Amino acid sequence: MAVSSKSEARRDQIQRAAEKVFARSGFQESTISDIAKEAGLSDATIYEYFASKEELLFSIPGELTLEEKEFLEFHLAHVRGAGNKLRSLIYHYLWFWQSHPDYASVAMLILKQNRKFVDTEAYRIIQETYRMIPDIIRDGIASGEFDPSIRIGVATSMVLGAIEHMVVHRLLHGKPDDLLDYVDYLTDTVLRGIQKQDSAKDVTVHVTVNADGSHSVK
Amino acid sequence: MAVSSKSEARRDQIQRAAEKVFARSGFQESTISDIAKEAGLSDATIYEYFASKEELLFSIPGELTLEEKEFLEFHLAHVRGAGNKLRSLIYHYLWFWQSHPDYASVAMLILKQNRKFVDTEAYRIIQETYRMIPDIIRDGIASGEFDPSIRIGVATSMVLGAIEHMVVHRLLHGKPDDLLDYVDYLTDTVLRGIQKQDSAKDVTVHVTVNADGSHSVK
Amino acid sequence: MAVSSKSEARRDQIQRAAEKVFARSGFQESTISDIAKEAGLSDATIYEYFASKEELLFSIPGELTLEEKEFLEFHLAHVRGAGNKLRSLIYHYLWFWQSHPDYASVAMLILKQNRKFVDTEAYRIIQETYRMIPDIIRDGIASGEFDPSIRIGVATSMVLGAIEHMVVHRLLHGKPDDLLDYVDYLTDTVLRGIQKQDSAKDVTVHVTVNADGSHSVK
Amino acid sequence: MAVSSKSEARRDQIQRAAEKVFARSGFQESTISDIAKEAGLSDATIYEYFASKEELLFSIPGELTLEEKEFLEFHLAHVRGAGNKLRSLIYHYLWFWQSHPDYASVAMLILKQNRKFVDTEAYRIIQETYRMIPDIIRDGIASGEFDPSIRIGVATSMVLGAIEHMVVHRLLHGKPDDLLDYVDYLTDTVLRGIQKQDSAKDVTVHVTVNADGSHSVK
DNA sequence: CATGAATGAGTGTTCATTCAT
DNA sequence: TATGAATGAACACTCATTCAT
Repeated sequence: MAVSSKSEARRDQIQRAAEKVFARSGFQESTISDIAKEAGLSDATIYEYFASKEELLFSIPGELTLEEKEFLEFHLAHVRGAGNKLRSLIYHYLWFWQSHPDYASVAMLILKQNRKFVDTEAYRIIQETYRMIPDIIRDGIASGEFDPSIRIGVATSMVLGAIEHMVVHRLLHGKPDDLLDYVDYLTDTVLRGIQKQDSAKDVTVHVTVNADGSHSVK
Repeated sequence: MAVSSKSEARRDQIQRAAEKVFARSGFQESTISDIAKEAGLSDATIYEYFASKEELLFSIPGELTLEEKEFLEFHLAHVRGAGNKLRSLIYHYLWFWQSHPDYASVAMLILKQNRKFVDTEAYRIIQETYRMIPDIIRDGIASGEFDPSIRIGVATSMVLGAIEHMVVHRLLHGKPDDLLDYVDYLTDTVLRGIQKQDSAKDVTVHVTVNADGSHSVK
Repeated sequence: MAVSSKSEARRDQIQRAAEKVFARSGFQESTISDIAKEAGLSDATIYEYFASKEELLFSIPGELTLEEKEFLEFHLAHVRGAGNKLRSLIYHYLWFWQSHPDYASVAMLILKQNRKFVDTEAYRIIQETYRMIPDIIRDGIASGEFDPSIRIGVATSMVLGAIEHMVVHRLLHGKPDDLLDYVDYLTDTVLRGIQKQDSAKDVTVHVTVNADGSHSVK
Repeated sequence: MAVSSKSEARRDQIQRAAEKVFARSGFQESTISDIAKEAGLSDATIYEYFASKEELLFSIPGELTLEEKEFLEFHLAHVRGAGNKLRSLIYHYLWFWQSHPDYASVAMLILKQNRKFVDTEAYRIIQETYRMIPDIIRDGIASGEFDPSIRIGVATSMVLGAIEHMVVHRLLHGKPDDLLDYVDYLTDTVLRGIQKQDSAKDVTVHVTVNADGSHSVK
């Protein structure tokens, strides 16, 4: 995480400036000049480090993406139970996007809709990270924690969709103030939707069998 | 719904062309020239009907949005039960986006991230339409069908997020082929997450009483 | 030669302006802005007629080249004798380049050294026109007018080289004032180099006989 | 001729690299970066030895030009007869350009058309060297070897034009393979054009003057 | 002596938009 | 109503050149 060289520091400085500017104005509306000004450098210097405005945009996820993936994998490895993993994951994502709002803007509002971005290494890593969700769900089904009748893809869309929807809503409307307040509500609701019903509550049925074979239930 | 005048037909023709072109290339990458060509008109003619490229973009949702809203409201008015309303709504949205892919591209990939679009009449109508979801959920809670402990906003994000996630995924990756296959899976999972647990299901317990008075439950 | 349409006139106007500016400053040193100013148009208008600065440059020879070729072919068809044809041709080229100094600059100092220009239709036509020289020489040899021992390529280089050298010298140093003064000197010298020695000349001898019977020859 | 210092060697190394790069890509299309890479140095180092890209270009003819001049002068001093001198000179030039193709490209395709180059010391030396041609011709006329009616400038253009035309043709089209094959053909043709005709053949005219003043020629 | 790093100055090109006809 | 023609306003990108180390 420590920046190795002078040159790396410059790259990073430019990426941070670009992130800020792109988040504020969008990609097309941001100019290299804006970014250079934000970074306290000249336009030409930007091009010493990035071949084009688009390359600069695509470089922003950079190592952050990989670090995130590893951090999340490391963490979840220590959590027992699919439900708990899901809660951790939801917590982590909401926390992550909330604490990196500029990056969130770039990722959610700019990169996600860019058709060229999908050919990127960063995109691949993001997709891999997202794949943890169906993996957890699959594990939960295998362990009997989740209901086998649910569709993994649907459940994944529900989790990811809800997270992204909340993040985008906050970016665009500034509400809610703190996404983390909703981790448990979201997790609980999701879990109730996908958990095995009988694992969730004990139903005690009292059956009284009479001498004549008739019975009553209470 | 019938197009009133010659002029209205022209407007519509241009909007359809723009929808197609924007869907194919994005907003910034589409030129007025492209749209004019697609419409079989000259560039200047576009400006006889729309003041700017952006106004043209923002006009695309146009009446469709209002029609949709009314159609959906009309339909749901005849559906009994919050759960059933939700199923109808999910069905309707998935069907709608799937059958209007160009419009879906414009709405999901272009308009949704545009900060100026939020000041638009069309945006207001869309938001109003979306508000049917929390309304249904609120009604479901009031009627005892849904669990009062759930958070309406969270549940709304879940429903809307899942729908949009599935639509966008299909737009960008072409899968799944038919979103409608997933209406029931999605609805069921969502409903299980928000329904009152004990009101929700019929439990059938088969008790077999043996001759010796012992019994087994299945 | 008559300009057909409004649009053709504009193209031509731009080409004339470009010719002038390129001749004055060279290709790289000329800006589209310079050309637009010279033409009394805006920069953008240039691009309505030519896709790029380079395309504009390459378009300059345009029809002029073809007209020249046809004009020269037409003329030479009426000239009898290879030597006379060569004289006409030399006259024509010196006259042509001298009366189109801007075009001469563009052709001799810019286009001739451009490696992309050789892939051009205009280049092909120019080459074809130049091919008249070896053709005439070949004919002259066949008819017995020229010496069969000369090398056609060498003689062609001599003729063309001399013409171009004189034209370029005049362009760069402003001398001589009138290239046409040298048509006969050049032609005569060239012809003496390639004609069959004994077939070649009429000798006029002026003999003055004095009263005393003595005479002088001049 | 031996390189005096370390610094001189560096200069030379850079000039050779520049020559190569300029020959390959032309002046404007070559970058200092290209040259530095070719020389195995950094961009900045180029500027330790040359004040600007243009100065570097103009420096290329450098001593070579002077050496050539002296070499040619020394050689021709030992050749007897204007015709023989001309043959030697033609041989020398064709050989020189052919054996220095990169320099030929730079000189013929870049420097020759550069209006600033004419203010250069190197240009002066080249012109002085070229002046050997009219000098030889003048000597030939004075000695009675060449025809006094020829125009020195025209003959010079013919010689120089032919040489340069052949060299450029070879540079641009790769033909002919060996220019030296044409030394004699070119020289012979040129010489026949400028040599005294009567030195080539004697014409005897018998004029009989009659008593009445009439005459007959035989 | 060599260079990594930075930049000023410049320019070709695009395109939404206007307007006379 | 429709459009051909024109352009103002931008902007990404290049590269020769400088200078502290």
